[in-house]
Amino acid sequence: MTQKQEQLSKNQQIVLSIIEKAKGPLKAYSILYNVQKRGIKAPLQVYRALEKLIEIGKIHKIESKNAFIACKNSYCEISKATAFSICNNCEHVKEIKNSKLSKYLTNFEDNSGMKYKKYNLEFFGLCNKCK
Amino acid sequence: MTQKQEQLSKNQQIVLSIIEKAKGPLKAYSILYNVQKRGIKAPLQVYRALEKLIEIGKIHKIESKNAFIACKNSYCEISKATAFSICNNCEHVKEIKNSKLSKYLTNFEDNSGMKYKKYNLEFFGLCNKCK
DNA sequence: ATAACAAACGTTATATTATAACAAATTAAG
DNA sequence: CTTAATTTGTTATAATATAACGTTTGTTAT
Repeated sequence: MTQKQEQLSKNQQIVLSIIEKAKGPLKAYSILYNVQKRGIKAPLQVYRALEKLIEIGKIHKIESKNAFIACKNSYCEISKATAFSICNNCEHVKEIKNSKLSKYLTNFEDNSGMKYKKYNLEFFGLCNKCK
Repeated sequence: MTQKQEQLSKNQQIVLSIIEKAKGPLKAYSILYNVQKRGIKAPLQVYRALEKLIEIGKIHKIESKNAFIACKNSYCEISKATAFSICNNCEHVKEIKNSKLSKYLTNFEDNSGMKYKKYNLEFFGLCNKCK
């Protein structure tokens, strides 16, 4: 049994490297423009790579911005518990790592006693620079 | 001084009534098709009404679905603290009202001591029917 | 009542984000 | 090797959202 090491394909590597280098979240078409010199020509090639990278937890989608950011948690293999802080002024986005918060939300039960497999939380405010 | 009662404009009323009647979140263009008989012809008319309705807290946007849902909290005038449960199977969406949760998140401070003015939380799982 | 201002409207065009469909190439596993 | 699964490349198009413009309506202060 060969170990299932997550080998990324060529396009997946290209897209991931762009996202990892970026200072903030990137939009799909901005990624596309950045990788055209490396042979990726069509939106779909980017979106397919993004889909896979999300699936394996290498990146997250910031839903309120339709943008994609690298996951810095090396241990975060599957992104089922995500929290971000977003600055309303400069648009800076940071992933929040707070074990109390993630425990609280992972264990959260709603009024009907239901628990959830996955959540995404986006906080908005002014970052330290902007306030 | 006349009291500032939130008077909705015609288009805002039309759009809101469609969203309130719906069983689940509606997409902008689905709203558009639904209101064309009432004289709204262009996407922008819908989007402008949506923007205003969100601003005054009558509806919320489900970011992961690009869809809009009425706020059932009659007291919820400004939507700065929202939480939803979303079924991965039937796509049923419900707003979560849980005062402990909202207190916890409203008062949440990140590792740098920063607090936030607004948040949006989306939980995913299987609803009672689907599991 | 009316001037001044703000908000909402209508319209056309266009920008942005994302997926469908299909065939070829590559990779992984038995 | 060969079969299955994944990834790729490509064209076209669907779905979501905003820009820009001028007009109309509603509100507030005189």
